[in-house]
This record gives sequence, C-alpha cells and structure tokens, in this order.
Amino acid sequence: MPASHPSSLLTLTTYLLSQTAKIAKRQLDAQLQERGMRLRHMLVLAWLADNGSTSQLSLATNLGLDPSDVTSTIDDLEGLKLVKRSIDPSDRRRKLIAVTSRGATEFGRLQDIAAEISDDLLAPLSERRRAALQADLLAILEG
Amino acid sequence: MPASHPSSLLTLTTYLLSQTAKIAKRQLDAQLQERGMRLRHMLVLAWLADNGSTSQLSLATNLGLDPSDVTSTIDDLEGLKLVKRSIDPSDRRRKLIAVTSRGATEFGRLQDIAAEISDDLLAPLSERRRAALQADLLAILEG
DNA sequence: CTTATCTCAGTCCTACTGATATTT
DNA sequence: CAAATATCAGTAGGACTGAGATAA
Repeated sequence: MPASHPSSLLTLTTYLLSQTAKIAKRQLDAQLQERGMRLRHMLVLAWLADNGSTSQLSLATNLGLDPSDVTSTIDDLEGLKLVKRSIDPSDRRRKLIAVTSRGATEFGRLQDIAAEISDDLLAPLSERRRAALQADLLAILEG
Repeated sequence: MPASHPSSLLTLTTYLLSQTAKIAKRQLDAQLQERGMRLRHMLVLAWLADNGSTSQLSLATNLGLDPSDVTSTIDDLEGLKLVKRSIDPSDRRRKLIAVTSRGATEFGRLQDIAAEISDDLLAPLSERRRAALQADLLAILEG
C-alpha cells in the first residue's frame, strides 16, 4: 500500500483504477483467507452458482485460470465441502463440478461480504454516482 | 484473461474495477517490457519527476515497495541511464536518486503511452463521463 | 493412433526475510 | 552501542510447463 501517489499519475484514469482495485482486492482477500479461500475459489463458486455444473477445463477457459490451478482449487473447495466432483457419465474423462448446498450458502455469504466491501469503498459517492460508475465500468469491459 | 464473467459478480463494482484495471495493467506492462521496464520502474520515475531527488528508502515507503526491490529497480534504471545514484553528502548512508535528462524524456514518453492506453480503454465513454469517472475514483482513493 | 481432460512434479519468477556493511 | 540505510543471498509461495494417466 503506497503511502502516497506520484501526482503526475493522478491524472491517469488507469492508475486510479488500479489503485482502487488494489484496495478492494486486499480487503476481500483478507476476508477470504479467514475462510481458507482465495479469489479464485470465489470465482469458481460464482461461476458454478450461475451456470451449474461444468467441467474443470471449462472453468479454466471461462475464468482465465490455468487448468492445473483449477485442479488444486477444486481440491481445496472439495476439502471445505463446498463443491463435489463427479465423473461425467457422457464423457468419463470429464469431472463435473457441482456446488454443494453448503457451498451455495457459503457463496451467498461471500457475496454479502464482497458487497459490503464494495459499499464501504464507494461510500464517498452518491447513490447516483455509484450507479453511473457501475454502468461506465461495464461499458468499458464490453468495449 | 477470463473469456467471460460470472454474472453474479457483474453487479459487484469492485469486481468490475479489478477487471478493468487488469486490462489496463496488462497493456501498460507490455509496453514497458519492450523498454526493459516494469510498472515499478515507471512509478519510481514518476515519483522522482514529481518530487526531485530522494533516498531509496523514501521511494520504498512512499510507493509501497520493498526496500530490497527498490535496490534492484534503481539498478535497472541506472543501467538504462534513466537515473543516477549519488551519495547524500549530509548523510552518507543515503543514496540520492535523480532522474537524468534522458530519464525525464523517457518518462514523458511513458506518460504518453499510458495516456493512450487510458484513452483507448475509456473510448466507450463520453468526455463528460470520463471526467466523472476520474473524479469519482479520486474521491474513492481519498475516502 | 490421435486428441481431450485431469493430475502432478518440477521449474521459473516475484515478493519478501534475514543478515551484513556502512554510517549516524 | 543502537538505529538507519542500502545491499545481497536465501526462502517461500504462485504461476506456469511438460509429462503421464485415463478415456474418447
């Protein structure tokens, strides 16, 4: 965490983006760590919650993770009883990863935690500006 | 680079922040790499351009870098003839780091490059919205 | 036989730690 | 002697690579 910022970078929106993102990331990481997880574990849970069971490879490609990292991430989540591996009957090379009910409620908590961190961070902005920020970032990501 | 995003995270502003920041970071990193640098080298150049000569430790604390990393970063910059070390006469433990004239012009180029990346990324937004985004992010960082 | 999926061991790179030299 | 600054060697951890195992 920088104690100050080079003022010639403060006009650079991308610098500001990186700095604010870093703050949010750290806070969420800290919370996740207390639960034996990291960002990628939450990413996987989110994907599964949204899209249902999928193979590990599809998790890797969709989430931009390395397949070998997915293996260990699923290992961890399975150890926490948050997901479950099962062999895809239609292609027995694949393992279908599914969230357990415990995993679903845990992901719900993680969402709450993340939303709270987000709210805290955005506290200096009015409701209206938060919505605008949200929309703008989405537009950038899609652009 | 994720091929898609878990839709339940798209409502999370901090997630969007992280994703957009990641894109910008990658692009800048790629440009810097072609010049034998990384983000921290640019950070150091920016700080020195703004604040004049300082010790390595002050660079470390102000920029949130590890002192041992500052050593190697300055080594690199010195190798590129962009900065110069000299012993602080008033405290001979300290080394004062100063940008060379070549370092100053190089930092100018880096600013241009970074501004271009920033502009490209923000292209989907109107001028007005970009200004608002800029202001909002600053407000968050100060908050 | 070739390809796809998952796993694992090993490698590379980065960040950090601890120790040292020098000066205050 | 104790504290501050810079350096460097070593360590720990993460990300990625390549090869192996199983199945299609």
